[in-house]
Amino acid sequence: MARDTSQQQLSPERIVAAALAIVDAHGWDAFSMRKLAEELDVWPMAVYRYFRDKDELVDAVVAAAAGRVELPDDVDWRARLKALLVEARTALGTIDRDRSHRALDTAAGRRLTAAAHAALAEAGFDRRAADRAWRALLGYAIGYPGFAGDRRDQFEFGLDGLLDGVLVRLPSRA
Amino acid sequence: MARDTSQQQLSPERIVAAALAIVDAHGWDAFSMRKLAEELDVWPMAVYRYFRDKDELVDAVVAAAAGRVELPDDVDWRARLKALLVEARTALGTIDRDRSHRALDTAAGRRLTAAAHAALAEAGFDRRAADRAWRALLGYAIGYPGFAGDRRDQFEFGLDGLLDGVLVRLPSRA
DNA sequence: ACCTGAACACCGTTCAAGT
DNA sequence: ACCTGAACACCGTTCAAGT
Repeated sequence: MARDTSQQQLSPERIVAAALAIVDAHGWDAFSMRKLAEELDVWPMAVYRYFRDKDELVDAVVAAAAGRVELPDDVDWRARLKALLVEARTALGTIDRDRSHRALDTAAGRRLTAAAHAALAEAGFDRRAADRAWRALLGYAIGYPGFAGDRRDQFEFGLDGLLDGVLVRLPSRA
Repeated sequence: MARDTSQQQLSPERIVAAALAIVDAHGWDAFSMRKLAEELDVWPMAVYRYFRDKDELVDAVVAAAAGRVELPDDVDWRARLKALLVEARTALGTIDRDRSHRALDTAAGRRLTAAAHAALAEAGFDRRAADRAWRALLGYAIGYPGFAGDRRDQFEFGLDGLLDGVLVRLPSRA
């Protein structure tokens, strides 16, 4: 007789996927270790075999979310950079400040950073200059909180301004 | 016989002051209704006479924090605007996204906004243009999360860039 | 009017036990 | 090795009761 597939063994992948499903559907506020365990049809402590604590699991969930962003392929480097930032915002915009702090050091963060640095290198910026620009841009992209009464294009208005202002004041090799 | 002054009646002011003291000393993570009650030497539910729920109280605490920022008096409007943004960051930088959303509609938010609009009006921008610029600038100032490995001037590097980029692309009346 | 006290429905996490 | 189950020390908040 076949094993009940819904009762298959736990794994990091299955746990992260279930967590991501909860966050996508109901937001971070609805996410708890107990709710996650319920969704996996398992007792709360089972998850702790695979992740030391909630913090470690959330990092993995954030990394998975960041891993879903499709790297843009615009030919124009500025358009590519901007598209990357807009995607980063939708993928990472809901994570809290303490986790943003570590965002660049994850595999997913390095993937976004590499794509950004490639665009900036194409524009003629050296590594150090690109790093400064990227931090400012990503910080705005994932940090802009949104205010009551914001126009639809308010976020992009600031993003375009920051792109202009940050890129202009960098030492270019072009 | 004199009343024990430490047992004086509760009031919104006393509650908010105690809450602010906890947040200043130990951060938002350490703040809870139960911890606050303990600090006030009162039972947890006593605070609910003055604030409907934790959310309403936290709004009041944030407003009090914002109320503490001293409005800068630099003669140069750009320096005044930048100083205001740096102060706003230190005062409001730790509040979460959901509360940032409402920040502009508080008395404290309107005070900061009025000072910013005054600086921008002096620079020759009309109300609508000043509003767009201020939202972008404040959003960056309170939203920039900080990343591991940021240089000391990283935040200000982005802020200067945003000031340049946002102000340059606005329709000026000057 | 203002505060108490118990209670409810949640948390994250420990620990010892089961299989 | 992997999951259970109870337990601990927390939460925010309700409700009825005390003074």
